[in-house]
Amino acid sequence: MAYQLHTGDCLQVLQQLPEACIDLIFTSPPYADQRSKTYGGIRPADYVDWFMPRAAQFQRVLKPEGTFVLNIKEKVVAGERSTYVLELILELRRQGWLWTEEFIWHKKNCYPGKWPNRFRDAWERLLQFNRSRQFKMYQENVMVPTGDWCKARLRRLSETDRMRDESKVGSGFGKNISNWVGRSLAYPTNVLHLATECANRRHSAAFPETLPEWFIRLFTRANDWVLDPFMGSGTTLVAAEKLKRNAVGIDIVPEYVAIARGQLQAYDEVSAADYPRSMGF
Amino acid sequence: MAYQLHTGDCLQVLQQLPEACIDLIFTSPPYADQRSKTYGGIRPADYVDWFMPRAAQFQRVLKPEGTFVLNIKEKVVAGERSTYVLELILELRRQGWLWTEEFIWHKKNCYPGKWPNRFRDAWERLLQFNRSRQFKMYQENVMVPTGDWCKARLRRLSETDRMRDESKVGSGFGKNISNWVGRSLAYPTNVLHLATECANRRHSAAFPETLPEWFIRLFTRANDWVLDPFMGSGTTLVAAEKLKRNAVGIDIVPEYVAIARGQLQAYDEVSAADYPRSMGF
DNA sequence: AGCTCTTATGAATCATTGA
DNA sequence: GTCAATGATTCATAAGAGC
Repeated sequence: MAYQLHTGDCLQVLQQLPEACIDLIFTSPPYADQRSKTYGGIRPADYVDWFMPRAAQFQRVLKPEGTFVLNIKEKVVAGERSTYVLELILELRRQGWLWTEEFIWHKKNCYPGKWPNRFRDAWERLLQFNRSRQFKMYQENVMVPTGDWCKARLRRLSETDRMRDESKVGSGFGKNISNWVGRSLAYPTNVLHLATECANRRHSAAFPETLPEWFIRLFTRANDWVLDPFMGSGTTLVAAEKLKRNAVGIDIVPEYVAIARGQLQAYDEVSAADYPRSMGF
Repeated sequence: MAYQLHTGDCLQVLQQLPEACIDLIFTSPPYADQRSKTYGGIRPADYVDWFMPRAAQFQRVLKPEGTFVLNIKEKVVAGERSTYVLELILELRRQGWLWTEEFIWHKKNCYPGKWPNRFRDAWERLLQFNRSRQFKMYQENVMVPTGDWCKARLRRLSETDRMRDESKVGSGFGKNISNWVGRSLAYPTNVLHLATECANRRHSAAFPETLPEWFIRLFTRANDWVLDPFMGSGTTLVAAEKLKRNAVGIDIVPEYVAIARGQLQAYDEVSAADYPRSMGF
């Protein structure tokens, strides 16, 4: 599959893309007052004004039947939750977006801490926006097996697990696959249970690969185009690549673009090396 | 414990209550366009205007160090999530409330169903508002058992734990290793996992008793006063009664007040019958 | 394979200190 | 005053190593 990496502010970079070429935008922008050393730290009061012109570009490049998924969470300021995310939702609607749904990402291993009048924050928002009510959705791609015994096994819907299981089948070690056959599948809900990533320490705000993977499966098919305008270390692009989607990644920090390129190349090499073997070569 | 039940619109009934007499308001108001047969079905566009004068009364009767917890979820209108909850939060802040936190109630067994472009809705908001940053909170009342990791970790403190402690504290003995010894309870997060209740069929919007119970334990002590201005079948009041708090319940529908009174009396009778036995009589 | 045990770490929050 | 930087606090999960 093809991927393009761009260094720069997505506000400018996206102007070079044609209209209506993207099927899914999945992104986790810098939250207000976070990642200030790398992104300049947008103030909560300025956040909506900073975001909206970029959202206008998202709207332009997204296909009319595409989907825009925004991962964000407001921080606490002076003992209160900031309201900029609420204001952003209202403003995006005024820009013409439909606020179709709000998914909850339950972070099972959230950051530790104890405070006298607050518990640990264990969830983030995944806001789904659309240009039209007739957006594309492939629900069967994210169905989960029912029953507790396989829940632990399939909590991670990663492609590597699937590949490993398939290889087990091929080699005669398919212990679980036969059990799955005939098991009823169920549709998930709008609450996702995923742990935060423990592996990637080169980017300050990486989300687990299973998060973009889930939405890429739900809202795109193979050869569709995925965009992450705040790419970071490229987790969204790696997930897209593994799922055989095309991808466009943008980040303003050259170091992150380099990391993303490295991760994508590393995957491509592993993938290329594995391919002949799995085919019997 | 004492409880008062009132039939009427809380906007009027609350005006009879003195100022600053309530420690916790826990309520699940009629959602917009829901329960239209009983509450008249407030339109989404009118919801904030309908709610705000009642919120002003909540603010008046709540103690300065008390807490207001609002259980609410926006419905889907024309394929989109309504925005009246977002607007309500913004408007409540303008009224002087602090939006301290947003808890998520994850409904483990949510209503079944399937739609072409939407999954089942498995969560609701529990919005915490306060009059002051110095509100009362009794975290130890809602602690949950820790996982097995605690025992394993304490058996032999890992090298990293020891190094982290020493590097941060400097003293030879870590800060709270002693706290961990023998500890079996941990503080929860802001995500609650509770099943929905199927028991009460006579009221259209019943939540499980564990939901108000959790917040009553967290924000009040025995003999404190709990208010539910949209009482429904009285789940909040029963929870308060069981926890030996005083309670005020209001509902505009006489039938619901009757149901609530019946549930409270049923509990009191059981409780009274148990009392002598449990005291050894 | 299937256990146990070890280890790292995650968009956090608050109070205090310093500019 | 306002604002920025620093230090202290601390739990669940998954990957990996070992048996």
